[in-house]
Amino acid sequence: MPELPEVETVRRGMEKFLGPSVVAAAETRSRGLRVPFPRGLEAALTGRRIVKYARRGKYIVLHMDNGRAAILHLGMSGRVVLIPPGAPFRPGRHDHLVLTFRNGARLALNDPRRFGLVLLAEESGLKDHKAFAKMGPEPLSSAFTGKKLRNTLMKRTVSIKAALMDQSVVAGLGNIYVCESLFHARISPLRRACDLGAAESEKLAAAIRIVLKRAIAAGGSTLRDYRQADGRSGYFQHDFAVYGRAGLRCPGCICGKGGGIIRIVQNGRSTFYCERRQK
DNA sequence: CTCCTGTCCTGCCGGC
DNA sequence: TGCCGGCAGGACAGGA
Repeated sequence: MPELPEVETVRRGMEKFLGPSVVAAAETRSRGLRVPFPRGLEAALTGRRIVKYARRGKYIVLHMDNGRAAILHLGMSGRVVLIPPGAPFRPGRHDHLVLTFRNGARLALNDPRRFGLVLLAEESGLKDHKAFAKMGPEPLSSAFTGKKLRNTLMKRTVSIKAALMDQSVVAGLGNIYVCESLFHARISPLRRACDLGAAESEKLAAAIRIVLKRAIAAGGSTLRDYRQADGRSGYFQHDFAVYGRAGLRCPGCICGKGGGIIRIVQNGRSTFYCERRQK
C-alpha cells in the first residue's frame, strides 16, 4: 500500500501530532502482522519517550530515549490512526497495536491484511539491520543520482519496471510511483534495465524525484482506505498520469484515434503506461 | 549472484 | 440479495 510519499506523510503526521511524547501504555491486540510481534514489545515501548520520527524507504523508525528504536512497516493495507486526548476510541478488529501517551493521545496501528511489520532494534545497529542492510539509496537524498542509478541498472537484465520495484535499487518506490516515474521520464516499462543509457538514467532519476516530491506535497495518494495519520485524504491520486487509468488518455495525449493508456502485467503486478509516449 | 513464482491476509467490486 | 473470482499500494522464501 503505502509507498514513500504516503509513509513520509504518515511520519510527518506522527511527528506533528505526538512530538516528543512518552508512551504510557502499549497494547498488542493480536499475535502480530506478517511476523509475530517481537517478544517484549509492550514492555520495550512503555515508559519510553519518542525522540525522533525517522523514515527509511517505506519504513518508519521511532527512536526512543534509551537508544533503541521501533520500526514500523505498513505493508499493503497498514494505517496509523492518531486519536486526540479525550476523544472516544474503541479499538477495532484490525487495530493490532495501540499506544497511549502520557497526555492521553493514542496511536493505533491498523492493518486489515496484516502484511505490515513491527520490529525492535538497537539504534547503533540500524544501518546493518536486515530491513536496511541491502536497501538502495533514498531517492530524495544527494546519494541518489542518475549516475548511481545507471551503475545499479547496468547489472540488471530484468525490466526497468521490475528493477525500480526492487528496494535494493532505490528505496521507497512501489507500483504507483514506478509507473508514474516511468511515464514522466518517457521510458517504456518493458525496457531492460541494463539497456538504459546515461542520459535516460539521469532523466529517470530526475523524474523519480519530481514525482515523489509532488506526491509528498499532496499528502500522498488515497486509494481505497489510505489516510494521512490525522485522518485526512491525500490527493495525489488526482494527479496520476497513468496509474489506474487504463483506457484513458495521458496528460498531453498525442495519440489520434485508439491509443490511450494500457494495462499490462509484469511480474504479477499491473503496469500502466502509454505505448506512444514511452519508448 | 539474479530472477521468477508462490505465499502471507482481508476486503471490495463486478458479474452472474 | 448472495456467492465467486479477481484484484489490491509489499516483501519475503525457495528454487531454477
